[in-house]
Amino acid sequence: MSKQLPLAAIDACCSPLAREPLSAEQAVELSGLFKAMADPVRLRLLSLIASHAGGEACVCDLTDAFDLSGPTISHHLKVLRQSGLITGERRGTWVYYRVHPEVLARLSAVLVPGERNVPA
Amino acid sequence: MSKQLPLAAIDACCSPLAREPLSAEQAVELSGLFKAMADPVRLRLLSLIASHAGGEACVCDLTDAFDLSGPTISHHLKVLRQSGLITGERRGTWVYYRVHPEVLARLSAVLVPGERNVPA
DNA sequence: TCCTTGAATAGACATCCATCTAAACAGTGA
DNA sequence: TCACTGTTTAGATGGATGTCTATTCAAGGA
Repeated sequence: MSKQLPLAAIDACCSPLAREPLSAEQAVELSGLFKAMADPVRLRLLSLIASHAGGEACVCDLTDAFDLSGPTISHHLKVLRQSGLITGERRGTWVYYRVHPEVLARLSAVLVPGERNVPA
Repeated sequence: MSKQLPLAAIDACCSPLAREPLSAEQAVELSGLFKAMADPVRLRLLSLIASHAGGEACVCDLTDAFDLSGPTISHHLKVLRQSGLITGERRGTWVYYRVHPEVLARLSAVLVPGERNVPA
């Protein structure tokens, strides 16, 4: 169930938004990633994992940062996982998550305003 | 109704996601921007506007690119406008939209993977 | 003034989504 | 094997969201 789709999607994608119009397909793929980040809890989870010492964090670390039930956190982690932004690995009792920096980097590159056709 | 809230939000925001954990407030503000981009139609609109000659596009240019009703396009433009990603200006019969490159730039900067505490 | 065209608003409707509780699964240790 | 802790899955529910049609507003021309 470790789907890496988004990496492929990201590989095809994209010159910066502002360089040339996105195709419908590119837009669908990119919107999936943005959708995964379009929630405050998921953004904080992503940030907590990415900034955690060692580049990984276990679910137990994450749950304490929120006033939410365990299953809700688990749900959000699943969304992030399925979008390809993070991966999880079980080691003994605990599950550790880490981010895919390439995906963040590509996303960042897509957003860079970049040079467009400026008026003369 | 020309709300520039998100620019202020963005000003306060943020060191890269991966540098330090987002606060709850920062996460809410950022998620608002990502939510605005979490739709294929809005992403394409944004891209069409940003990449259009002169840095601006009128609604009439945009509508033709989609199999959607005018009101639906108008709705999506409103979402983008309220999020602070674009502004619209009426000139005569037509309304022209352009992006706020600063917002894109800040967003891009937030996503850059950046250096985190790497294991020794 | 009236008509036409471009664009936004209002309201309805179906779908999606964040959250919860209850239950199941995974691993550790007695 | 049993009990305990950590994590995920299943199912339900209320609220948010994308789309539409009908209507209204804005600007220009006959």
